[in-house]
Formats: sequence, C-alpha cells, structure tokens
Amino acid sequence: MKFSKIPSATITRLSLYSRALEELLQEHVNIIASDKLAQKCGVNPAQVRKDLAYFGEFGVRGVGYFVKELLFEIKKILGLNRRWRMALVGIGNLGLALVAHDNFVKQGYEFVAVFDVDPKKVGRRLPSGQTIYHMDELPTVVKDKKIDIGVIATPASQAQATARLLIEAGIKAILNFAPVQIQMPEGYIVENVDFTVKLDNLAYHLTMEAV
Amino acid sequence: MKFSKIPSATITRLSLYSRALEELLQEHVNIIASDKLAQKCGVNPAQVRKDLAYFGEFGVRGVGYFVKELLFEIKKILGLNRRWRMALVGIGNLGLALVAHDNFVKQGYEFVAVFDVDPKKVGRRLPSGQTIYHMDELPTVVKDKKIDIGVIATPASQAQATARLLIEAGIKAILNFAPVQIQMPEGYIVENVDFTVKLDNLAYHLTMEAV
DNA sequence: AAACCCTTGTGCAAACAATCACATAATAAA
DNA sequence: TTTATTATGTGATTGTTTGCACAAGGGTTT
Ligand SMILES: NC(=O)c1ccc[n+]([C@@H]2O[C@H](COP(=O)([O-])OP(=O)(O)OC[C@H]3O[C@@H](n4cnc5c(N)ncnc54)[C@H](O)[C@@H]3O)[C@@H](O)[C@H]2O)c1
Ligand SMILES: NC(=O)c1ccc[n+]([C@@H]2O[C@H](COP(=O)([O-])OP(=O)(O)OC[C@H]3O[C@@H](n4cnc5c(N)ncnc54)[C@H](O)[C@@H]3O)[C@@H](O)[C@H]2O)c1
Repeated sequence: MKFSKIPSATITRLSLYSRALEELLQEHVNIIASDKLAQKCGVNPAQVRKDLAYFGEFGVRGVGYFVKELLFEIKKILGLNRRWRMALVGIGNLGLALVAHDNFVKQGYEFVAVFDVDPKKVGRRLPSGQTIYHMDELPTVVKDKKIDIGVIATPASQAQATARLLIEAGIKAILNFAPVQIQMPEGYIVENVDFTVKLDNLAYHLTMEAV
Repeated sequence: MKFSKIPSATITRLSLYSRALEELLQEHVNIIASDKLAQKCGVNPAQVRKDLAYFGEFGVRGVGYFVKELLFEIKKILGLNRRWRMALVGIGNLGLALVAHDNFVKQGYEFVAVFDVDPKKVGRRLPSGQTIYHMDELPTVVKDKKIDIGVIATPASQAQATARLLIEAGIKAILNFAPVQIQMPEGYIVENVDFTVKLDNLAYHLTMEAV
C-alpha cells in the first residue's frame, strides 16, 4: 500500500465512486459489480477494480462489492469519515450560493467562517447563520475555529494575496474559484474550480466538430 | 496538424495560456518567453512549446512569443474568436450567481436564455435582463435563439432528464454543475464542474499529509 | 560577416495511465 | 463432491503524456 504511487486520477474517481455508492445505498441496493459501478461513473470496469486494488481487497469474487462496506472504505481512504471545517473568503454572488448550498454540510464540509473586506458586508449575519468577519480577523478566527480548508471567492486580482493570507494563518489546503493560477509553496495544495476553462473546452470541441 | 491526436490536457492548458496572455496584454507586455508563460500557468516550459507546436510555429527563436499575436492564435484554435450563446437551466442559488457574472460576457459567453420549472420563477425578469422561460418552451427558444451550449444548474435528480431535453432540442455541448455523471450519446460533449470532487481531493491530501 | 547570445521547436526516453485477458476464488447447482 | 458460473484481482500490454536535452534559427554585437 504505497500511497506515493497512486495516480491522482484514481483519487478523483474514488470520489465519483463514493457518490455513486451513496446513491445506490439510497436505492437500497446491497451489492454492486464493477461493471455496473463503472457504467454509472463512465469509466472502464477494470479501472474500478484497479483503483480499489491500490488500497486493499474489498470485493468478493463471483459476487461483487457490498455497497455499504465499499462506501465506508472509500470514505475512509478519502478522509470523509470526519467533518472538514472551511473558511470562505469573499461573499459576493458566488460566495452566497456556496454558503447557501446545504449539500456541502451533508457531505461533511462546513463553512464555519466567512470573510470579506467590504465594510457594508462585514458584521452582517447570513441566512445560513455565519457572521461576516473582516479579513483582519482571519489569523485569530482560523486558529480559534480550527479551520482546515480555505475557499477563495474574491475577484481574481485579490486571489493570490488572499491565498498568502490563508497560508500565513496556517491553512494547508485551498479551493480556488478565481480564474487565476495561484502559486503555492511546497507542501500546500490548491484545487481550482475553473468554469471558463471548461467552457473553453466545449468551445474547442464544437469548433472542431464543425470542421 | 492532426487534431485527433491532440492531448485533451493540451486544450485545457491552452485555455490557461489564453488567460495569462490576456493579463499580460493588459500590462502592456509585448513579448513573452515560454519560461515566463509556463511559470505563470504552473507548467513546464517545454510543455508550453510542445502544446503550441501541435498547431503551428508561433514563436521567434531567441526572442519569444508576441503576446498579442499568440493570444489571437490561441483564441482562434479554441474557437474564442466568436460569441457563444448559452442557455441556463435551473435558476436557483448557483444559477443566479452564474447569470450575474459579467466575466462570461467579456469572454464571449452569453446567457441568452434562462429556464426553470418553478411557477413562481417562470415569467419573472432577471436583473441581468433575461426573462425566465418554462422548460416547455425549451425546444422553440433553443432554435430561435440559436443556442450553442446548455448549462445545467438543476438539482442532481433532474440533471440527466434535463440533459436529454437539451439534446433533443439540438444542443451538442453541456456544462453540468449537478453532482452526477451524465450519460451522453456519441458525438455530444459534457463537461462537469464538480465542487465536491475537488474538495474530496483536498481532504485526501490533508489526510495523507497527516500520516 | 563572424562570433555570440538567446529561446524556440522537436526527437527521444522515461513516467504515467488505461485496458486487456486470464488465473483465482467464491457461490450455487447438479 | 463435482461441475458450472460468475466477477474479482492482477500481470502483461498497450497507449498516452511529460520532460529532457539539444540542434536549429533569429537577433545583436563586434
Ligand atoms: N459568479 C460566478 O458565477 C462566477 C463564475 C466563475 C468564476 N467566478 C469567480 O469567483 C470569484 C467571485 O465571483 P463573484 O461573482 O462572487 O464576485 P463578486 O464581485 O460578486 O464578489 C466578490 C467578493 O469578494 C470581496 N472581496 C474583494 N476583495 C477582497 C479581499 N481582498 N479579501 C476578501 N474579500 C474581498 C468583495 O467585497 C465581494 O464581496 C471571482 O474571482 C470570479 O471570477 C464567479
Ligand atoms: N449552490 C452551490 O454552491 C452549488 C455548489 C455545487 C453544486 N451545486 C449544484 O448545482 C445545482 C444547483 O444548485 P442550487 O444551489 O442552485 O440549487 P437550487 O435548489 O437553489 O436551484 C435549483 C433550481 O432548479 C430548478 N429546477 C428543478 N427541477 C428542474 C427541472 N426539471 N428543470 C428546470 N429547472 C428545474 C428549481 O426550480 C430551482 O430554481 C445542484 O445540482 C447542486 O448540487 C450547487
């Protein structure tokens, strides 16, 4: 079980499997074969088995996987058997949608603090319960509330500076919604959620098709 | 120039280059070397050159790339030298943030129609100008407004059905925000914007680090 | 016009990822 | 107990992507 040599794409797929299994559990499906799970996630059946094989033997030959058991194991692998505490920075249009989204909480991700610099916003209380802090309070609040993950929803121009502040406050992992590539020091992680890149992909394929 | 064998990761990076170049243009930088551009986008310099080499020779040896010229070429490759007309389906929390986001328009992506099934929403006018249509009107509106791209922001349970309706209305490309894997027929494209998968990645890495 | 930068464009090898194909093991039926 | 059936786990294979290293070529200086 050498964690270092696990393909990063495997982790992404585990997340998909987890979601599919959650759905199957709702539907009271007890057992699932790699074929069916693969189909549900749009991947190759052998891929599913190999992905899982990195971490152990979870299936029964001739039978398949027990949904509940496999889900439990995948969640353990991904670290979803606990709650993750997030801070949102920048409560604009997108930020509001994010904190209002109750699915995150269901999956174990919780916005426990919200920050902005706009004096008209700071101090206000959100419908979802959080009070908006000023960025000056970031270092103490991050420490007090034991925040694990920082979420950047500021304008692009402020994103790099915001990342620096989050890191200085002791945060190791960042989810970035701003359309810029954020430079992170060694040992810190950033994941970008990049709407425009996805649209550009669609545009490219539509353009090619037409040729 | 065999389009079929171009790595999909290359297209994604072209999108990043395009954005970086746009920024450089704002700063009145005329010439950029692959080193600098690579650093800005967090990739290897050889990667930049190789990505571009798939489509032609855009640089000048010993000098670098002319920012304006390269940007123009990349935009042409990606199909960003035109406007793309999008339909949004599901105007909830996320949908509202999307239509309010004026960056899309600046980049050539425009929400020209918005759909929902909620009778309380249908017929209302959005601050961004669009009137909310009922889903029943999808087929005619898609045709009349010549829509290229469908954007799904409905609950996950409705996403697959929505995709089917979009396809039946003649749409070839879909951007999906719902946390499900959508099954598409041959020749159609879907791109998923998947917040939770990204968070799961962060959770996994944080969990590993701690070991 | 020669010598010297500098940075591109690219052949090639290495690393990484996906897929095939089958031995293996569990279960059910005969 | 034997045979048939089924679907996992995995070695081998194929395919894809990345990165090194350097020849090629444009520009500049002497
Ligand atoms: N809205 C969308 O649908 C959408 C889509 C794609 C990408 N994005 C990106 O997400 C980010 C946020 O988008 P938005 O539409 O919510 O923008 P917005 O302008 O509505 O909100 C930005 C918020 O950040 C705050 N802010 C500004 N500087 C700050 C700083 N230094 N520290 C803390 N807070 C700061 C502002 O006060 C504001 O409340 C942008 O980078 C945008 O490009 C948004
Ligand atoms: N809000 C977020 O930050 C966020 C984050 C990640 C993912 N998502 C996903 O994006 C999607 C939308 O999220 P949201 O927060 O805006 O949800 P929401 O409940 O606020 O909005 C959903 C909208 O879709 C409409 N709708 C429902 N069924 C429909 C149908 N069949 N056809 C057309 N419209 C229909 C509803 O009337 C509503 O207006 C969900 O799938 C959600 O999981 C949202």
